Amino acid sequence: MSAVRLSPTSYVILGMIALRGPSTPYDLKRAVGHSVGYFWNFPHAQLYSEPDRLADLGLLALSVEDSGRRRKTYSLTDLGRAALRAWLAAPTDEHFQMRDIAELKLFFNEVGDPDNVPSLAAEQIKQHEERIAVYEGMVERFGDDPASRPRMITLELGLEMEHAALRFWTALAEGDLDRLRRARMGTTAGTTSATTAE
Amino acid sequence: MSAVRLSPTSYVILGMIALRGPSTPYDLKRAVGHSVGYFWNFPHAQLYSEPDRLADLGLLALSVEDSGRRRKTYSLTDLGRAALRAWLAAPTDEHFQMRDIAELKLFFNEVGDPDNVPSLAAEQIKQHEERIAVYEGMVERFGDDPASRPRMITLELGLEMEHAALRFWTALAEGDLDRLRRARMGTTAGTTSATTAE
DNA sequence: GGTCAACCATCCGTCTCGGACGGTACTGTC
DNA sequence: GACAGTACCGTCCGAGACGGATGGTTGACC
Repeated sequence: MSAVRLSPTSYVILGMIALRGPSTPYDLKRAVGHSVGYFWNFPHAQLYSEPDRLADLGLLALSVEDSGRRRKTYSLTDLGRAALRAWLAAPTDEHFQMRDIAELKLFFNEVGDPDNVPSLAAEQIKQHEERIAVYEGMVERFGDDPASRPRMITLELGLEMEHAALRFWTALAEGDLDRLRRARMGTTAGTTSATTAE
Repeated sequence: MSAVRLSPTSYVILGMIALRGPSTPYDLKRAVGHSVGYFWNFPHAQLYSEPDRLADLGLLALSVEDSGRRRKTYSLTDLGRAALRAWLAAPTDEHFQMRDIAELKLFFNEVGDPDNVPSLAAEQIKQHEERIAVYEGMVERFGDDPASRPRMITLELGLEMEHAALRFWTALAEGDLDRLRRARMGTTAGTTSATTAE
């Protein structure tokens, strides 16, 4: 039974149920939407099929409502919790994956009109500012709540990434990419070289 | 025929052929591997099927070798170039997508052993340092070549992102996440608040 | 001319994707 | 308490992505 390979999406489901307690697919959908969905997106349809698979594997327990809508509620079994904890403890030698259409367009724009770049940059600046506002909003609303404190940590990573992207597109729009490079030298030189030197 | 929706992967192929000239799937595979593959990954098998589809649409022209291996070489048609340029000029309101297993594990580690975090951080620091080295290597080798200069621009975005992630995981390992926040205030405060204020 | 490693191409079963569609419950109106 | 309207919720499905396994081709070296 543990020979079955679970996908990251499986663990998102296990993890979400572990954090929230027993949940319906729709509960998960909403919870994912404003948390983990920001760094692991997947179609909501999977939240309706995947839990059944996990239930078949004994990682989740299923209870169905008697009433009309016959909602399915899934809860974590001991086996499920163990599987989740094993995954959390396992090494992760993977680098994150990016899928960035804007970057793609920038890369290929040699072939296109140079005028495309400023508008591309403007759009991206807007995107990243909006996202930063969303993240900052979360920090403001939940930052003080001790219960959700641990979940705020990944927000910091998100914010770092957003600011990095924002800096890039802003510098590009202002035609001053060299500034970026100089700034990086100043900021992380110590950290990087110290650890790289090993 | 232009009613057909092309995927980003289709445009990667069109774009690569536009930059390199006529190419075989294997050419593309290698070219993608050390460039665009870093921010748009996809299985190599698609480089053998997708060009045929694009050829059917009239966006690529196909010529087959007579010799034994019967290599297929694809080149861009006028229609293909027009499609590519149209895509490059079209607005992009999309935000990049991330898929970060490490971040996932960090998010759910409330459920796991706190000891997982330091090793997770150590692994990620290694990943990002390696990737930075790869990128810096590219800059050193091709940075001076005027022909590849335009393609170096996206490297700067990659480096910004890598350093952002590296800063985060380093701060996490050192238990000093607050430093990040303070540093962000100092660096981008002007840019962000000015534009967010609207 | 034989062997080997590197190079190159294809196939295929499984899973993902995301959008369209359709059913269910609640709310307000008369 | 019938009805319409509006969220809320779940499922389906075709197209495409995925990635690993497999097998053929080529040139180099013995």
